[in-house]
Amino acid sequence: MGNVKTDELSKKFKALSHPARLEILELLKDNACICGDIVDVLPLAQATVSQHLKVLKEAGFIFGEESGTKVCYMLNRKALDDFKKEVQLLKI
Amino acid sequence: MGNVKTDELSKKFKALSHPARLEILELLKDNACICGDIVDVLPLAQATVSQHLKVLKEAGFIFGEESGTKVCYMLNRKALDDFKKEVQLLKI
DNA sequence: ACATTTCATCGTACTTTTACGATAGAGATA
DNA sequence: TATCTCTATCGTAAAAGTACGATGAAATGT
Repeated sequence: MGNVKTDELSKKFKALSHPARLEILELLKDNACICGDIVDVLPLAQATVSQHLKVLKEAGFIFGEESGTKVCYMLNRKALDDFKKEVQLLKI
Repeated sequence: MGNVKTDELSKKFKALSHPARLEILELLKDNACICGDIVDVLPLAQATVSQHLKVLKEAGFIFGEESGTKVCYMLNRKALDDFKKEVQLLKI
């Protein structure tokens, strides 16, 4: 809508607006996981999980470290804490 | 995804995932507004604003009180505070 | 009574999201 | 080298979201 603040915040909310993505974050909270681990747990195809990971990555909530053919995903703790703080300070 | 907790939370995030809806909440933070007030402020048609209000209402973040032909919308303070708390306590 | 104001809803067009199978590339393994 | 594993991406189909004008219903004003 032109307002930078609400534009950016709404994008973060959007990244969190799918249950699969929240569950991915919960999985990553305890252990870093490779993509395949997540595919094993969620009732979704590999391509779909990969898509969700991309959304979370682009929102800055996770990042992936390549090692061999695998990619190890982990939470971006600071981004999540910043988000929580932002919600807390939200002027609504 | 079957998990009640993440399903419900993701719905709340989705309701907040559009900048216009965040701006509506900001408007309502200071004063309760009739729909027309919001239409005057946002660069959106009346039908579109009405649609956004419906989304926020169904998510429980606002409610509307009819008086005559007008509908006065206001924040659901408790729902917003609960949401903030839920984000705070989120186990990620 | 008639016109006006206010808002929700309908119908519609367009875009985005979600999901999948298939495929390709990059690295490991035999 | 050939094969296998792992994951991103492509292509695609279906569903959901976003936006608008038009319309309708209900209360108010003339």
